[in-house]
Amino acid sequence: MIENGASSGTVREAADTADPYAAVLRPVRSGNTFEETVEKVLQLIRLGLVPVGDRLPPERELADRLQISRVTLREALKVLQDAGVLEVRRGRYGGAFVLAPAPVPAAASDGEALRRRVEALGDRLEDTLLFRQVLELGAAELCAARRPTGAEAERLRLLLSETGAASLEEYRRLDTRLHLAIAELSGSASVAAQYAAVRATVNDLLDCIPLLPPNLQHSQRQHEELIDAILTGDQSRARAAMREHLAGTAALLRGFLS
Amino acid sequence: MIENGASSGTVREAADTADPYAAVLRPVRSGNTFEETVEKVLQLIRLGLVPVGDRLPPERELADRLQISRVTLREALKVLQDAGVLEVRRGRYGGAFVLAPAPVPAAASDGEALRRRVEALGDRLEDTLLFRQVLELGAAELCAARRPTGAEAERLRLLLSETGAASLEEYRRLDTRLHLAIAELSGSASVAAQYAAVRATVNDLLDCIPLLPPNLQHSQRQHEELIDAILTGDQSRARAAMREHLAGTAALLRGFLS
DNA sequence: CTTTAAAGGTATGGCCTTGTACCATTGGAA
DNA sequence: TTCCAATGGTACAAGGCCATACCTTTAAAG
Repeated sequence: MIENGASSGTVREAADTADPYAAVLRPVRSGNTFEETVEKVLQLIRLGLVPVGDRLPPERELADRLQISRVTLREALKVLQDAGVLEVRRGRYGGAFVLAPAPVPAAASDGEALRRRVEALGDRLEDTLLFRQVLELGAAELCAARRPTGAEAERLRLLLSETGAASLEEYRRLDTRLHLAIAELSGSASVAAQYAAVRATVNDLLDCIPLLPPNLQHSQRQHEELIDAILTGDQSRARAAMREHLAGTAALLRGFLS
Repeated sequence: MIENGASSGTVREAADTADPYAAVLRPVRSGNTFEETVEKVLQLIRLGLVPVGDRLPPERELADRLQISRVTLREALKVLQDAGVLEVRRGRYGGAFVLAPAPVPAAASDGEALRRRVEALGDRLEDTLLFRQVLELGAAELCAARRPTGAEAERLRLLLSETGAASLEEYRRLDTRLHLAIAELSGSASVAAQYAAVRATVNDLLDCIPLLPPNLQHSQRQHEELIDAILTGDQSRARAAMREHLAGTAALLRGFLS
């Protein structure tokens, strides 16, 4: 008689306590194509890749890059339009323009909105923060290992100075860009893609809490240390700087949750 | 006039050299549901979660956990059956039994099969290895930070001793289980899931090269160091041990590619 | 003022995927 | 021997998603 979890082979199986298939047997797709597409477009906005007032790439290009039909993409855009996130204009030089930075602006900066979003995340809050940490620390180290030079180094320096000169409103967006650039310069597209996804979630949480000038200055000093470590190829220092930087964010979030 | 990449805001945009949307605008789904399902089932097999001779979970359970219809799941199983990977038996205590360890057994252990698979991976080889490194180093560190005790520690010890006692044929499968357990004990389901996916790809490559007893012994000593570091809660030692362990694998692969 | 290119808007037919219900087979249990 | 429950096998209708082709609108260019 053969049963799942009990091998017919020569070795007694360990780890029967935990579900042995848990890491593989997860939903093949999270919702239908339409829902996933909405998420992707929201990611572009939440990451600040398309600033408020700018427009998304044309429908045909978006559909092509997301590998979906234009029909499905348009359904997703329609929802975002109805939600007041996008304004769609026809004709040449038309397109889908970003109106609101987030579907729920969360006017009041009390912990209420944050708590609601954390509840929506459920058990995935811890997962999100840990996964983010793994990706950011790894990206910082890989990036330092590659020791960017020339145009790549220049790009990092420029992003750093732009972030440093940013206003409170722009800071989150430019901070995201800087971190995403580091993830891209890690040399692994998977690291960059996963980071983009998890950071969109994190931004959604961070948008619920106020950003104070002291936090901003402190954060920027850490950015400078981080970029310096990366450009000098100091992997462990890059990792340490990133770790400290992340600790600040995590502390901020926990503070507003208690 | 408004253009993509040139902000209408107050800040000049950096990083226009690289595609700014690259990390987000990737295919929403990699192929149709059916193809992705085939991949998932192959993952179960390639990771050794379902050993040769054992059977997969019942169709209804698989379909339920993968969140797909039984019809689609059956199409995937049909393909694997025709490919000789599965043998499906009807009736009570029937099911889909694993026949071959991989779709292409790659009888000869020369570098030919490896080179073919690397070509199939294309540009994604470097991405795969880097992503794996980020996940494994992060998982080892997080796992050590949690400092598993009780049943969790016992599970790690058991997997370690089983891996140490494994024959050449079983080694890869048990090694995979040990690493996957560490990823699960990181506390992040995302880390575990992503690791499972990337490790299935890596196993596909490793199955092309011969495993020699010296490699095995060396690997096992590193496992012992790694588990010891984790159980004593020494994060940096766990990370260092994992790094050394991975370097061995990477060197092995590169050796066979040159 | 006319033209034109780039963008969004619409329609159709076909394949993929699903949910549901029911049938067929098998080996152990009573 | 009979029964039964677990498992794979089949059928059908509804909805989702897609490729393709074509229409409409708009503002810059000429």
